[in-house]
Amino acid sequence: MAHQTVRHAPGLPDDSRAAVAEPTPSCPVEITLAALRGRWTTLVVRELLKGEHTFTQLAQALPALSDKVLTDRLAQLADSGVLVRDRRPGWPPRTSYRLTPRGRRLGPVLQALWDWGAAEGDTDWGAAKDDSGRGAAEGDSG
Amino acid sequence: MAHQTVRHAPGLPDDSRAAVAEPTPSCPVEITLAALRGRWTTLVVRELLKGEHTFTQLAQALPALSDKVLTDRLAQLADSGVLVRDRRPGWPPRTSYRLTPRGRRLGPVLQALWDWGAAEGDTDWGAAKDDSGRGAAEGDSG
DNA sequence: CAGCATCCATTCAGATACTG
DNA sequence: CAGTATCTGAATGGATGCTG
Repeated sequence: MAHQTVRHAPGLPDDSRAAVAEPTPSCPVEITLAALRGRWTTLVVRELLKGEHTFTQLAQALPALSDKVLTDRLAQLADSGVLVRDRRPGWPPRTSYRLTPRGRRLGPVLQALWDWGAAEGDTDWGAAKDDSGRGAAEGDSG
Repeated sequence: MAHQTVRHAPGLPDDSRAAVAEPTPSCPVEITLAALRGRWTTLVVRELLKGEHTFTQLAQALPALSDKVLTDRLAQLADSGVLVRDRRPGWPPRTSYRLTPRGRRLGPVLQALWDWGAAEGDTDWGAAKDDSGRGAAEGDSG
């Protein structure tokens, strides 16, 4: 009864959630993509990575972002545990938003996204039908 | 201070594209998110990280994925330089899909997404604040 | 100031039918 | 087998107006 580890490709997690046959909210990748989903979301996170912001400060940093969508994004990010609202009593109302520890850990995630998108040595794919001479599944250290 | 660089938060890239005020396709983060956008996309990439697949093999690995959406995703990923089609002459037609080197580099990106979504020590946000009411469990909605 | 409610245009996913 | 074409419903983004 060798409950031997399932053989999986290098770089793929050895976790049952890595074997899902359809998109499911419990998959960690889906969780992260759900947190970052939608237009403007990463830009809002970027602003908050710089520090605490009020609603108005965010709106000013992203002038083309409508109130409604900003509200949506802040609610979504709060639900995802990325940021917390800090509402102050008095008038005029002031609400500050800042990242949670979990939210700050999006830094490396955004960095990974940035790095892949910024890799230009890769953009030869249009002419690079040949460069993939080796199989995709080979013991290639990716 | 002759040519002081713009002050930016730690972990934020020192690149003009990091300062965009609205979502733009030239932003590296947007490029990556565009490649991964849409339902099923990451699962298709995951399958291909295991090795070359035909259209049918992909369809079998992801039974709930319709032909049309699979076609869409494959075209999208090909446009993004993530995979290449290898069409063989003869009958019946056989088309293989495999990742490009660029596509294989999505491995670390997916890993970063996985890691963030899988981090459970982070779930202190529910108790972090008088956040009132919303004790969002991980990814139950979405 | 910081939002919520409502409406509308666009995009997207999925189903179905057809083709080289 | 491996797609393409077309259609519908759902989700999304954005504009506008109102409120505590």
